[in-house]
Amino acid sequence: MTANAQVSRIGRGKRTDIRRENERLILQAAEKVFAEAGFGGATMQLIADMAGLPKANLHYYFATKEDLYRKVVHDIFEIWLRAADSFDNAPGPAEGIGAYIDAKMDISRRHPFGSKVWASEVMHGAPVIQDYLETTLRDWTDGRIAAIQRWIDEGKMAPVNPRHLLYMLWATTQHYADFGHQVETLNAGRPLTDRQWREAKDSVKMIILRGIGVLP
Amino acid sequence: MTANAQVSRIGRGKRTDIRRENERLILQAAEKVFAEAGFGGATMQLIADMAGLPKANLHYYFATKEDLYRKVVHDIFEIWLRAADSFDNAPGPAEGIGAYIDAKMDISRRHPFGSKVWASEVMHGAPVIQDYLETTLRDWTDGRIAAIQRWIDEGKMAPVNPRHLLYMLWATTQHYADFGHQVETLNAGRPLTDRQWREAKDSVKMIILRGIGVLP
DNA sequence: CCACAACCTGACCAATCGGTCAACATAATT
DNA sequence: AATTATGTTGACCGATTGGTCAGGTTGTGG
Repeated sequence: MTANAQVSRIGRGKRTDIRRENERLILQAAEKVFAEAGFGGATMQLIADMAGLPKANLHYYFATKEDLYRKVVHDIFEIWLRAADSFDNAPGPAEGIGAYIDAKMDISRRHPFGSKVWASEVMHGAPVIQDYLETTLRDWTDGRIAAIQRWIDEGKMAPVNPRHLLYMLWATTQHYADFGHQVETLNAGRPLTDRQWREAKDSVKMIILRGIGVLP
Repeated sequence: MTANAQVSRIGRGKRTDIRRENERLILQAAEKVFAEAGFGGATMQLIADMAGLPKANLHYYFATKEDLYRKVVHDIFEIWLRAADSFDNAPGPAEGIGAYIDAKMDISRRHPFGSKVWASEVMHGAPVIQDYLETTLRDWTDGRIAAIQRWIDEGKMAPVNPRHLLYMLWATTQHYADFGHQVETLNAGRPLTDRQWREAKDSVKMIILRGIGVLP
C-alpha cells in the first residue's frame, strides 16, 4: 500500500485526480462560456483559454463540443431537479411552495451560469434535452400538479390552475439568474447584496403565497 | 402624376416599395433565425435562405450581421415599451396591472421570436443594448415604481416591493414566449389553444392581483 | 431616349471554426 | 528497469464564416 493510496479513497491514484481536476476546470469554464455566448457563439478555444488548457486537451476529455455542452446541461438539470425535494413531504402549500421558492432562488444566485445555459437550451428548442423534457420533467410536473390539486381539494389553498402556478414559480425565480444582467443594471450596476436577495425572495414569496390564499 | 404615385402616398415609387418589402423580408427572417440559433449560431446564409434572397443582397441592405441584429433587437424593444401604455392613466392597480399583464401576454403570443431575441440579448450581457437598459428602461422602471408606490400609499393595494413586483410581471408573462417550447412540450407537444392562453392569462392575473391585495 | 442612381448577385477571400494526429511526457504496472 | 496506459500539445486540415466586389439589371428623372 503506497502513500498515494491513502490520500484518496474513492478515486485512487494521481491519474484519477488529474482527470477529475481537469474535467472540473473544463466544465466550469464551459458553463460560463456557454452561458455568456450561447452554444453557437461559444468556441472551444475560448473555453480552453478560460480553463487554462490547450484546446487539444479539451478534445482529449470531451470528444466534441456537443458532448461537452450536453454534460453542462445535464449537470444543471440535476441541480434543478434536486430542488424539487423542497416540495415533497410538506404538510401544506405554505411550507412546500415557500421552501421551493427558497430553493430555486438559491439556485439562481449560486448557479447563474448554469441557469442561463438551461434557459438558452430551452429557448432554442431544446435540441439536446428534448427527451428530458418529455420524460423526467413531464413526470415531475404531473406529480407536483397532482400534489397542488390535492391541497386545493383539501381547502388548504385557493383554487388556482396548478400548472400555471408552477410556470409562475419557475419564471419568477429563474428571472433573477437569466435576467441577472438587467436586474444588476437596474440596481445601479451593482450585484444584489445579501439583503437585497432576501428582499427579493420575501417579495416573491409574499405575493405568491397571498396570491394562492395561504397568507392573509 | 403617374399611376405609381397614386398607389402609395408615403414612400413614393416602386424603388421605395422594393426596399421596404426586402427589408421587411430580411428582418422577419432574421428575427426567427436569431431567436432559434442565437446571435452566434445564426448565419447570414441561413437568414438569406429563409428570406429567399441571395446572401450578398442582405449585405446590400444591412452592412453587417451586427447591424441587422441591432435592428431586430431595437424593433422588439419598441413593441415592449409600447405595452407600457396599458399601465398609464389607470385609476388603480387592478386596472393598470391587469391591463399590463394582458398586453405583455399578447406580446408573448404574437411576437415569440422577438421576445426570445430580447431575452437572449439580455442573458448574454446586453452587448448591443446596454445603453437602452441604462437610459430608457431605467427611466421607465423608475416611473412605474413611483406609480405603484403611490397606489400603495393611497391604500389601493398591499405594501409590496414595487421593483420585485415589476420583475415578477416581466418574468411571468415573458415565460410563455421564452420557454414556449417547454410549455408546448408539457402540453402534449401542442401549442396552447385560444382557450388555454386565456386560462394562462387569467391564472397569472388572479394570482398576482390577489397577491397584491386587490382581489378577495 | 439617355444618363444616372438604385438594386442585384455569383464568385471570391481572409479568418476562424471544430476536430485530428503524431510525437512526446508522465505515471502505473509488472 | 522495462513495458504499458494515460495524459499533453503544437501543428495541421477541410469546412464554414462574415464580408467584398466587379459587373450586371432595372427603374427614374430630365
